[in-house]
Amino acid sequence: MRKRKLYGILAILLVIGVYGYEHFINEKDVAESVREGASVKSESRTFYLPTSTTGQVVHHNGYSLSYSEPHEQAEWVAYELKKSHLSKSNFKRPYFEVDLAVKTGAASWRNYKNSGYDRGHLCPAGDKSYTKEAYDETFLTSNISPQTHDFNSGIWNTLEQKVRYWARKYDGVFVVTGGVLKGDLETIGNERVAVPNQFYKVIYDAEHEKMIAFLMPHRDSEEPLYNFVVPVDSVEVLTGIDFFPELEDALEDKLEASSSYKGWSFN
DNA sequence: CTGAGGGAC
DNA sequence: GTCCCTCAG
Repeated sequence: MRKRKLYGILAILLVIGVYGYEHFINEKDVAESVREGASVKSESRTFYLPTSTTGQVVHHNGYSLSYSEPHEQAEWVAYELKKSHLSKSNFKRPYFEVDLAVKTGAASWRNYKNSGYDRGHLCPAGDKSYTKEAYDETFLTSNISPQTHDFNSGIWNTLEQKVRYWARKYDGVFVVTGGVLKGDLETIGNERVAVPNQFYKVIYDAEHEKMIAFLMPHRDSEEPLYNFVVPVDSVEVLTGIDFFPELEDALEDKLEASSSYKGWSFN
């Protein structure tokens, strides 16, 4: 094991320890965060949804998604990550369930069993730990994509943690994420769930009017995260999705053309 | 944190 | 299928 990797894991364990301690001393605050979580539901599913290339948009309490039936997974999952969603409990992981809200029939979790691929969350469970209900809702088969364990637990996990860091630092961000569902893709299971060759994430900080996008090959990397920053436009060309179409056009054009990560702290 | 799998019931 | 346990990056 490389030293850098070892330090990363130790840092993660430290973070978990701190959260556990905060939870221990702040138990009386949990009820308040539950109410706060409940109050953002309608807001989070009406703001800043991308366009759908498949015509099947599904809204859950904590996130929305656009399902691609041919690929048996979402082309995007979108949600607001508020500062108040962060910290707090680590719940017991439930079993994945087929998302009955997907009219064409979401994939079964059995496709992933012994496939060699993780059931990789698109909206991470770690972003929805403010209530058990919100947490469990991320364990729907419409919210997962086949990912290698090295990638999922490696640089993708690092990016997800960075997004939580930004949500805390910038008082909330909007997140859109998914695999790139183009070309001939490997499939797993009887339902032929496609294995993306690339995954993307688009982050919008509304308060400070800045946007950043990441495009990553489906493999782990030791490179720094900022090496994977791309203009939002390039992800739109690749996927056919229009991100944040509700923004005023001039602002949208300006933000989406940039591949600069000025204003985004990578510390 | 991100996940997997085995075995008893 | 559910629950409990061990394990890895």
